[in-house]
Amino acid sequence: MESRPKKKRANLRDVAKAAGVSVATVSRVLNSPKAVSEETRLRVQEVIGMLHFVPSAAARAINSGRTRVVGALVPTLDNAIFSRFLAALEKHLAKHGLSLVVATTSDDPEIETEKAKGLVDIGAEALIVSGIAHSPDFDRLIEQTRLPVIATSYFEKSYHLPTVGYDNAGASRLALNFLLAAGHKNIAVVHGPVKSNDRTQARLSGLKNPVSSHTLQMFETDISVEGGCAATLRILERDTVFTAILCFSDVLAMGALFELQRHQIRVPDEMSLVGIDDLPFSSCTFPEITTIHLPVARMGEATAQAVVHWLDTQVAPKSVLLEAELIVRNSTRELN
Amino acid sequence: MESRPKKKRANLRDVAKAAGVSVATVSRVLNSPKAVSEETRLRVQEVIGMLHFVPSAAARAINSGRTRVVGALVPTLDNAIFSRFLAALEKHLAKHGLSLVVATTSDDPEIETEKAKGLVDIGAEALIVSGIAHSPDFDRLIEQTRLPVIATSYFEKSYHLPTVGYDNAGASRLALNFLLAAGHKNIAVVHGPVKSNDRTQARLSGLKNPVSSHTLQMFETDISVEGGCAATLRILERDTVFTAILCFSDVLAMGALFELQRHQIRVPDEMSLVGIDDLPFSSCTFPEITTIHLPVARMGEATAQAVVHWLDTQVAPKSVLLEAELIVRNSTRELN
DNA sequence: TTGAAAGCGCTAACAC
DNA sequence: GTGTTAGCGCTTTCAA
Repeated sequence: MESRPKKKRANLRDVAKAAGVSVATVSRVLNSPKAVSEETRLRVQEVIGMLHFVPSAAARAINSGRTRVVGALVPTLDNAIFSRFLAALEKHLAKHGLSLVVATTSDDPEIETEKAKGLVDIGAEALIVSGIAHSPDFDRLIEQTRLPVIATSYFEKSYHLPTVGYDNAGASRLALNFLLAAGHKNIAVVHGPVKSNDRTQARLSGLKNPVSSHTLQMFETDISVEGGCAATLRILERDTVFTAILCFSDVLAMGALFELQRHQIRVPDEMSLVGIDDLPFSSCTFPEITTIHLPVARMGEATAQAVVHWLDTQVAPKSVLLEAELIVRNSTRELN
Repeated sequence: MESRPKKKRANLRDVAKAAGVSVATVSRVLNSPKAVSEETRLRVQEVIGMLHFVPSAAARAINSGRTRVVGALVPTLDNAIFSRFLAALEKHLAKHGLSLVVATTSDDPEIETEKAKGLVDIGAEALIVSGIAHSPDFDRLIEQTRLPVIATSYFEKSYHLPTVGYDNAGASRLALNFLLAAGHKNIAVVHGPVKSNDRTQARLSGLKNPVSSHTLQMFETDISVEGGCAATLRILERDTVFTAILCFSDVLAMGALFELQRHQIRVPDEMSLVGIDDLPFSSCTFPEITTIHLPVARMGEATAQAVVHWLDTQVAPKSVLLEAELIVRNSTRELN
């Protein structure tokens, strides 16, 4: 009975017809409600409800040139540091009506470039990336598309893109200095892959000190609990007697903790342990892990702000430096 | 010198003009290359390269009615079980040219509905959700939009949407039966919030047994390492002497492990510990955690297949049951 | 194998 | 305050 039983979704025209107004009016009800008389507005809104009308994002995008989508490229979702960042980012972008699309890169510049293209394809208005090391193809893509891009987890004033992050070198130095002040001389450093990971590289550079009376040995591994275990096993197999392990991530520190337990090495009595990140679990391991707090939630918020600013004003925001902070807990002790 | 310095991105018309063909031909080069003569195709492709032409996803979507975007609604990104699922899902969707947009719900049906609307707004062609408990508004949205929706982490043949997942009741029963067979009689069960989490509810129901000679006590907490710690603390404060703790997630089991360590309670000598999930870290804690393996990677693949099938054929796929499996490690022992 | 032209659903001038 | 209308960038008939 009802016209023809076409199952298609209602569109602007359908609503306009049913409400006895023009498409422009319906569009106004949607986009600038106060430009429409109360009476008309209510009627149109009712029809919208009846017809279950949902505006087409594609059509809107094609006209306004805006998709309200921003893309984030993170190394992995498997590490809480990134998922926490994304949660904060998403929350604050949502306040401005922006959706977040996430893609993972495995810290591989080629994958990053591919995924970035995918994000451009679906019409992302801006991109969020980790760190400042990207493939030439990636840089070219950004240049061609003139897309706003913000580099996070890294602070670098002089980078050609705005950065929102912390001083990675400073963070690791903070951890090292704490151990040195506590009298540690032989320290094992457990870090993630150096290749194409500038955050790790920066943290390593923060440990350099030409005039030092201490010894550092580096152990590279995957950034995972298993990786922390494996690296610690290698540490224990060395002839050197280390009194402390400095891990570039709390995830690694947790692995180290387990491996030490497996070898009946007491923390902190026989081995001190410091992490970086301050993930939620770090305060409830046994013993609780001394670490460097990285303000990821604030980073998410600051990044969202930077994106919104850029999109609104068309001018690139300034880089933002967030402070890292030492949190002393029970996995470290003074050497006497 | 070069025409006018308009900074806009090239479009189909620009390419067509530059290549000396019609827009239709360029469109064909993009969508059905073999319908174009090799010569024309090569010329057009070259121009596409020169002009750095990237087709507009919005315009494509508006015409084809397809956005090639699928949306996933997960409770949280903070639990590896979901991030691993999403990683697998994304990987397999990508094979079919589908992008994944992720939204988190905090297991709150209202938030889920809101985010679902957001996904519909951006033109998601299909939705993936966790479990089968959703708000009436959500169901209404699905009905109205006629969107393909797949429920995961849950298997339920008779649900009105296809499900891809495991038998949650069976998984917890597997864990319980293992403990019972080992002679445990007083068992503490640590689980996440029951409210609006049907996976937890199902796992609880799997523990019911009218004729039993054992005692079960439930401890509800947040699904996090801290939550596991807190629940374990409550367990230790009880008068009952438990010989085993059954955690509905490995994340909880890890918290339990730390809390037990904090109280000098040896695992498994004084307390057995079983988890569910089989996350990567579970095999490298100390002691390694006995758990129920949940095939999340296969779930991601099966879900992707189901979505692709539905989108291709327009007919809803059948539900898929994935087997959970007991993995015995060192956190449990036989009571003698 | 190719081109012309008609939309897709919406926004944004511009006119009334 | 409201309607008319010209596109946005593309796909897709239909002819040639």
